[in-house]
Amino acid sequence: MPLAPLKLSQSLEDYLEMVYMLRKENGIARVKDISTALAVKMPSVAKAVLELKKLGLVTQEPYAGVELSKDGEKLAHQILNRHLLLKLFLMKLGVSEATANKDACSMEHILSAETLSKIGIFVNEFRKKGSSK
Amino acid sequence: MPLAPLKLSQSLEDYLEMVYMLRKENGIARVKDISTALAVKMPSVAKAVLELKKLGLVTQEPYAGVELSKDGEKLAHQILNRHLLLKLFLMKLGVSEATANKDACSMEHILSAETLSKIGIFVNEFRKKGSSK
DNA sequence: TTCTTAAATTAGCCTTGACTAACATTTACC
DNA sequence: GGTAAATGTTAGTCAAGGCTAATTTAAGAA
Repeated sequence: MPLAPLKLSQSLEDYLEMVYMLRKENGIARVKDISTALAVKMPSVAKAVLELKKLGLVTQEPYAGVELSKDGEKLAHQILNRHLLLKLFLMKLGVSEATANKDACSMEHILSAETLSKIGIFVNEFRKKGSSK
Repeated sequence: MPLAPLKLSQSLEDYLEMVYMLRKENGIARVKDISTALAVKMPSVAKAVLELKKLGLVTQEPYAGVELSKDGEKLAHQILNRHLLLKLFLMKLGVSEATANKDACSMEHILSAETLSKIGIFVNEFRKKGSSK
């Protein structure tokens, strides 16, 4: 159970999440694409990938794409789910998609489990009581 | 109009807000009390106060309490309002007071104006439609 | 008044996470 | 296959924001 005590920094969470998303979209997560997507330079990505490797969350052959380990996959999935929940939540409140996406990105790293859980409940209630969509 | 373009870091916002709160509660904001309240050491407070002085948000005589400038007062007030709005919002969702307080503290530094505005609307609607309290 | 203690400050260090510049490798095109 | 361009890596710098240790000032007790 190496996942329970693992607490990533905000920025590492962002990198891990982006690896996951790029692999989902493109089948591969290249340093260049990560750097573009997160608006940082390539050396910053390289450094972050090193960290994630040390933590056993990704693997990477030099000069090749970044792969997710079993643990990395699981964790990235959790993070992405949090992101999607928060984005949906904000949009229910009437926030525009672009802003919802941006703010979800910040919120996903800082909210406590309790708050996330209550937000989940709210989103579900909202769905049931049937808004327009 | 020196307030419009002024964008504090998260940590400076925390310090400024705490000065405001302590002065409200105790009449004086001492370095020691700020340090205790924010769970940092006194030298960190001293450094932050220096920054806030440079920005013209606080004044301070050596070895005395921290005072707020006109601008500092206004800004601190805004930050605290954001905090209170978010705390109330989370509690409406069913989050416990302690957690609401903690998460409001993190959220208050990162949310966009649009999201804050929508949250404000939600809280008001909620009040009208009359929940239990 | 003097001495002890608490509070505040200063100096200097450390980590995180970005950056640029320089170098290495791979890819792609001729 | 050889070379230009794109991609990846390494080395070293910087700023923010913490910290400890050492010093200075203020305050309170003997």
